[in-house]
Amino acid sequence: MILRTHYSGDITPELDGREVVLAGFVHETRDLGGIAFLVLRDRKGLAQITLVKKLVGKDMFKSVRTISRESVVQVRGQVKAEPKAPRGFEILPTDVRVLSAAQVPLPLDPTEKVECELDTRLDARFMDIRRPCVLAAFEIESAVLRSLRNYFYRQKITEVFTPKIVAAATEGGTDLFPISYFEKEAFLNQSPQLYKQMLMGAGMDRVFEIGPIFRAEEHDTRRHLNEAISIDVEISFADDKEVMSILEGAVVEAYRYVAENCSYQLGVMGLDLQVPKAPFRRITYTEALELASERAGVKMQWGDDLDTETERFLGESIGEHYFLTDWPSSIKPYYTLPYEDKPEICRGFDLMHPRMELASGAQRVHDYNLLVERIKEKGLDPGGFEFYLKAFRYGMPPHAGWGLGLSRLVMTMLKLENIRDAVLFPRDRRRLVP
RNA sequence: GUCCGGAUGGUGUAGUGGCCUAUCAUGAAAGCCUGUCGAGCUUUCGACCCGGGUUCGAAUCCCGGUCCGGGCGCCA
Repeated sequence: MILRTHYSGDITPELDGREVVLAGFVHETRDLGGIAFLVLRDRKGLAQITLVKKLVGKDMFKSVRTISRESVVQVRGQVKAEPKAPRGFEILPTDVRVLSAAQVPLPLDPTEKVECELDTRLDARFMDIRRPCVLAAFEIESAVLRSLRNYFYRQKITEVFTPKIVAAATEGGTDLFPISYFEKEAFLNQSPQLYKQMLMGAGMDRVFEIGPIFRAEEHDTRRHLNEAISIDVEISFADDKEVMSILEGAVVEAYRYVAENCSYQLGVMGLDLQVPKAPFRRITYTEALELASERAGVKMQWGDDLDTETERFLGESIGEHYFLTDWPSSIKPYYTLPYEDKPEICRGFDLMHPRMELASGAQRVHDYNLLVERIKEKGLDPGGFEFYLKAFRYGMPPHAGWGLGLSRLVMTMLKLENIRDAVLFPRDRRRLVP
């Protein structure tokens, strides 16, 4: 049984005379003496409940008018087409039931009359999400996920899950969160990278995974989190160019789907979504460096990773999504395939939004001996990768893939200032609650 | 980690040594009002992050701490 017959957004003046049951939160009440209005809010919008004292009687009038804001109510009543009411209709109630009263004062103002700081909002996130513009972002995020899954299914890519609890710091470098696993030490996985590659060795051919990744880096910016959702793809018998086109197709598809299916939410957020056009521009690392040094006088040596200033400069110059390709092998992970004729650069790429990096990927090393060599070059011990290397000794298809940050995709799509706005309950250097 | 900025009613803020019994908005409580739609009007309630110092006097200046925001760094 569902305690409502309609969402407020589903009601139109054409339903005049119909009995409906709405359920939701008390957005606000306005008492004018002989007539009072209660505005009910649910996920699809607002509905005005009109109480005429003469019609409903003194007792009901008084009890409804004193329901505290944000209380949960169920309203049974009749739809009345009414030009004076918002959206041309109102509900004349026969029964208003308080299912759960809200305490006062509220930890923040869900009607958005008063601004609220991010920290306050996150402390009372459940109430923050009641705000229509916040809810809209998460509904759009869900639409993005739906569109990406549909896109992957159409491309015959198999959805998989890989372990989030792992035995070792598999890729070296980044800091992992240690956890206790019975009598053993374990870690929260930083990336499904090694597992999705092993699935290429398993003959799964084309896989994708959407799941959490964990990084214990002490970064403190508006675009980093310690727990994030990663969208990972790995494709056998494909090269870097092929997976780049799958990646740009995925991004375009997400934008297109949201533009076509989320007009209500985009309206709530005041956004006019421009769908990017594929193919995205391709720029090599070396070209990017030249562009940056010529125009901005940035002091970067070939072989340095791009700093934030350079990244931002490139974003401003280019002004749309673009790929950075042919990176120095020295700054990409060991599993990135170097060019055969020019091993100092590799088939790694980053997908960039003008504001930040969205994804990175590569054609992978599939040759066992080269992989061992690359691991050693990075100063890592191949012994620690035996579970992974084993999959490369018995026939490993050539393969390529990428990982895309969901929150960054949503954040850039919706022009959100802070990545925390794109995560329901963000985990950062300081925040573990709620 | 580091640099810069900040912390005032539930929320968002004004206030740079005495004019602060602390401003405004929102909110809450009570009342008036039959068409509100950020309703209006009247009355009331509610705050200077913690510790130390300077001073006749500190929300305001200084020191330490805690927390928050922004930049950078870190980021397979």
